[in-house]
Amino acid sequence: MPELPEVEVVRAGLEPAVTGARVTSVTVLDERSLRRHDGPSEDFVDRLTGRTFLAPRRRGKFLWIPLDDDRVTTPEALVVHLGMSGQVLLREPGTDDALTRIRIDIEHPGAGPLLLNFVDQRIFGSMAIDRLASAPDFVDETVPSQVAHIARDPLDPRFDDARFFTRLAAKKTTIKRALLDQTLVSGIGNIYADESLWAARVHYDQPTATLSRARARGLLSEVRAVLNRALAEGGTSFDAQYLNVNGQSGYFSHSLNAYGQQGKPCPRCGRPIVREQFMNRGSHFCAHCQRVR
DNA sequence: CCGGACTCCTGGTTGC
DNA sequence: TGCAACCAGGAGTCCG
Repeated sequence: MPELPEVEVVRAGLEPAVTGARVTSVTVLDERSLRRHDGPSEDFVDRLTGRTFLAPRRRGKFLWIPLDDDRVTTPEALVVHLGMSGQVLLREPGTDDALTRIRIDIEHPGAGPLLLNFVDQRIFGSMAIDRLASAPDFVDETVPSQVAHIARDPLDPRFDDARFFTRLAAKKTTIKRALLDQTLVSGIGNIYADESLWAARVHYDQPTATLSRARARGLLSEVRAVLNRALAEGGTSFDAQYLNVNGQSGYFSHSLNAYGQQGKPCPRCGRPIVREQFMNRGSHFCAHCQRVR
């Protein structure tokens, strides 16, 4: 579900509430939500309880909250991945949310006691305690070990455009597959891939090797524009499956030009948007504006 | 290296 | 109304 804009909305929402807060209690209601934690749930609870949260960080669709390191020598973080249906809801202590898998009670020096409910219908998301290590490309930056293979996202100031174009051209694959490859560029999922391709007038099955540098540049620029617009509108919500930390919907679903718009006229040329199966999911595009060439 | 199939899951919607 | 089939924003592994 959540792609870069939705995860960033969650990160930004958590920042003022959790930074400097101490974890007072951790309850794991469903151990399956610890699939990315290396160890049993008791280990997760022990390593998190009593720790203090630093400012939340994000790369692509991964979110993490670094932990103070006065207890351990290796810096660690609480890593959150929302998967398809995960949410982090900021609540008054004692609040129940349906499908809560992990409950984290915290004490904020200014705001007092707060509750973080990790809610996840499909349990593809997860929480984990992971060690922080130097980023592969910059030693002055740390990322959780399970995020080390994830590329920088297009909104990261250190994203290397030239390297992206070079790697893209060297790939023997097609463009939508490449946009969804989190080791090439992160943060893009099915919605924003379709939206960016529509905006750049590129067909999802265009081979990356034959996509001109100029068109690749145009595409990356549209990716950034789409992500930034979605961010400004609070992300995309179709239903209660994506909400910000306060349980509110984003508004970008009203701005979609291609995703989920099958049968409706293309906002650019008026011909119907079509939907095709690709990579076991839907690809939405305008067969007139977006052609392989 | 690449693509496709398959896995992890639940619950809302659709169609008979 | 009941119920089964289908569908969903992700990502990892395995196999050919």
